[in-house]
Amino acid sequence: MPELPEVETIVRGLRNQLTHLKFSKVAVNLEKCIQGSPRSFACFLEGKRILHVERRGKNIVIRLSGGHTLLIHLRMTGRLWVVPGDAPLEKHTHVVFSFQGRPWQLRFLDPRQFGRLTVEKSRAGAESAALAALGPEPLEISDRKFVSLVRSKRRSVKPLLLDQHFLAGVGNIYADEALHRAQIHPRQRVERLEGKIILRLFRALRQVLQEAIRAGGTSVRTFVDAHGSAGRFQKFLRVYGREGEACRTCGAAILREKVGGRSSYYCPRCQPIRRYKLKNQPREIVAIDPGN
DNA sequence: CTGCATGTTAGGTT
DNA sequence: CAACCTAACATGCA
Repeated sequence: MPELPEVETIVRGLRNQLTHLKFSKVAVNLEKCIQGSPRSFACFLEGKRILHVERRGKNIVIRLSGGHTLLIHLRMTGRLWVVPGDAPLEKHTHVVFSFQGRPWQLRFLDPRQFGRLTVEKSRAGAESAALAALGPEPLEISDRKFVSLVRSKRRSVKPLLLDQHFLAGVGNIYADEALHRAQIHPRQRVERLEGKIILRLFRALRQVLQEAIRAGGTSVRTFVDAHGSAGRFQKFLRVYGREGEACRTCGAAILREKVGGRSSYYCPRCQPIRRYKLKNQPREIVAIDPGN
């Protein structure tokens, strides 16, 4: 479900509601959702105050009093939503958070049970390992930084965009949409892309992410925001999920092909594989190691 | 019944 | 190391 724009939409919906509140009760119904001991997870949170709600990549980051952090990753089908405390428990509700002086609850539900909640206790000067391992935020880095990052890699472009260590927050939908806007084939090798095409990709990516945030995310399966509203960006998708339909640019039929193990939708006419001249390629081994 | 799914990671091989 | 592949996680849907 959630990529960067969907997580951003959820975070914005939760921020006003949760900031400054204190947890009163934390009930865990499915232990495997919690990293570490579910008992200590609940005990630790109860009484802690929420200072801020943020996003990093696809993670929801809840900053707590004492320098501690609650991290929530929704993976494929996780959902967070705010409901009255007396609302009936939806199927697959795995964690319920209650707050001092508030009649409603924050509930985590997830049919596929892939989502994870983690308490990171503060350690002097250290950001949590999970967040530290992420690549930079696509909406925060410079053109120059993106181009130089891409130039340090030798891979197909689509799996590179999906690699959270390379760049944080891009998933299957927005990778395909950005590649179509930039007219790049998902299997294109990045070492064969000219600088100006890499820049075009970055601009397309930023644009599609920003438009999707403005539209409240993409609801193609189950995505709804923290208050149950669907997103609107699915109406503007140009390739994702449109196999066999006409390209909105040229009319050719959209193809679907596995790239790096993921379904990839693209226009065969608008997104050709490019073969720019390779410059500064290491040609040969300079010194031969004699071994022993 | 089959195949597929907006994500991540462990454990391989090249 | 870097890149690449597959399976696994568990459920619902077409």
